[in-house]
Amino acid sequence: MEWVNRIILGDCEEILKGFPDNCIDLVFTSPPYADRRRQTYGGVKPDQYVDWFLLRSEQFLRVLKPTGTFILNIKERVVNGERHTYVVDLIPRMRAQGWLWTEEFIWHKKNSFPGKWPNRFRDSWERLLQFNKQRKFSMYQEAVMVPVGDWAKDRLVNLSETDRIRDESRVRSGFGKNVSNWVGRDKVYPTNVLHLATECSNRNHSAAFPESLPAWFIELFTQPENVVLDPFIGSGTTAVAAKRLGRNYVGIDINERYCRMTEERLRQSQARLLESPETFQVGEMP
Amino acid sequence: MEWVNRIILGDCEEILKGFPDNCIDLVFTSPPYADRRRQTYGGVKPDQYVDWFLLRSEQFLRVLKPTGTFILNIKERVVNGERHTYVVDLIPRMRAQGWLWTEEFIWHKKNSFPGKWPNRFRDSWERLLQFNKQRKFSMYQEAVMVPVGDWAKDRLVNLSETDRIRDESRVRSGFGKNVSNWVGRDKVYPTNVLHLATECSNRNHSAAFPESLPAWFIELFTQPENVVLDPFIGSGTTAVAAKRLGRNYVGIDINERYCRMTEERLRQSQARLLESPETFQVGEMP
DNA sequence: GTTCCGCATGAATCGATAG
DNA sequence: ACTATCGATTCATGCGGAA
Repeated sequence: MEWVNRIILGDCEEILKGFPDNCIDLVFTSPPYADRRRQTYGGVKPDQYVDWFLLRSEQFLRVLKPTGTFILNIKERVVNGERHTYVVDLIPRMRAQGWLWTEEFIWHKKNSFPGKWPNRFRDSWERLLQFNKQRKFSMYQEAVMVPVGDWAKDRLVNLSETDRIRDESRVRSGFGKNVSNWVGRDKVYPTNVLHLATECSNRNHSAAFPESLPAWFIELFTQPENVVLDPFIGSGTTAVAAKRLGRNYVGIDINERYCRMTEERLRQSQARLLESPETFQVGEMP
Repeated sequence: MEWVNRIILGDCEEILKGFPDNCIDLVFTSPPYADRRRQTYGGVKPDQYVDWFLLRSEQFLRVLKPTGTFILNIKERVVNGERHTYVVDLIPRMRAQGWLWTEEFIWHKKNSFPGKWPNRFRDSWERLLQFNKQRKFSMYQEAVMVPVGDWAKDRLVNLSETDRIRDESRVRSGFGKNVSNWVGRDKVYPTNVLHLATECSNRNHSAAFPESLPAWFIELFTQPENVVLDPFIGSGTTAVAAKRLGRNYVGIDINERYCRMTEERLRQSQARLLESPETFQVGEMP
């Protein structure tokens, strides 16, 4: 395990070839979108993006544990007034590669980038595609439960007659059990829509997403000591989140400046953790 | 124009063949999702869905004006633990048919279907795919600007039938005054994420979206007297919204009961419009 | 005339059981 | 093996009657 908790400089396709099979619990990444960050990633053209990505996802598939999960944060860009189809093309290609397309989460960016165009509004959401190797995978739903909505305050004070009837009609033996499930319950399971601000208000790096985004998926799909891989680590947000949550991380980036930046952020995060361990909550907007 | 403001019984593929080219300003529809609503629509299998749909979208393309827009409300279902790819497959096929895939709006359903599963959370969003014939199309962004401020969010997002009826009794003093409050308030453009609850008390039709959903797109993409087509009219929500907003409508459905139901709803809506014309606002939650 | 409170139910999905 | 049916699970909202 000397390969964990490191930030590695290089192309993840090559770097990961040195990794063993089935060693990663969660891959979480936000790859450079097509033709963005041109200086750093050679500006992969939208039409070449799918082939470029598949070479890398092949390695992700190999290093991921059978019960592991791959979360891909991606959004197609607008080209010639149209949404480009590289994301939509990628999904069937990844399925052909062996992935299961399990789910698509929506990240609603509450404070999206301002702007005005004659033919479209501000884009305030992104896709988080979930891929798996098997239909059965590790998922720890209790870790991300959210406070119940206000409706429950009144609703659960006295259980209605109908709730009992409904439970009773279906479960012959134990309606008392079902009722006890609800009484005193103050948390509910979230949905597949996440409401997070983009708050990338940290000091000297411009992260693509807030720390709460990887944190939510890390808590949902891993346990402490598990290994989280981000093959396009960028400014290091995934690694910082993993470390704060007591997971091991592996971060890869082809850009040396990003690698250094991430290492520096991790050092600072470590220092803060030592002086005052923070509790860190990921919530959801009603 | 004797073919507008009618509800037509039949398969939209056949019916639309009798329509002239370039006569529709907006197609807004929520087709039966693959293998759903089997009793009424025959249950198109997910693997056959794309071909089934393309035969119909070919007609939509022909009857739509060059500056018109097609809004398609659709969501893929889960098959064998995976999201099926019929939507993702449909997009490139429609582009090959001549459509431009301009945008994808997200409808966040605040009250999604309950349930708990070991491998996924509740699905609480749907796609609203925007297709166009040309890169330049008609769009009236000012019509859907939303007031700044929290107070408006719950009250205005979803006006149900009964809400409106109730409000009429106090329109003169209460609701009307509120409307005047908006005047002079700052307004902002919305984003491509819509927050609306589903309608859960429509007993006659299982797949009711709230009237504010088509209303939002009708205001955004059409002007009064324009023609709105819903080729899978269902319980008639699109037609009611179009009529209320002073647009012409064409509704088609293969199910006779739905056609009758829609006609009845339109009669009721008309009666209410005559006795007290209402202003009707669609807002967005921050 | 408002607010409060009970109540029904919805484009769902999984796993087990039956044919 | 493969498909069809059924029961269990769960949360937010609108409606309608009552306070």
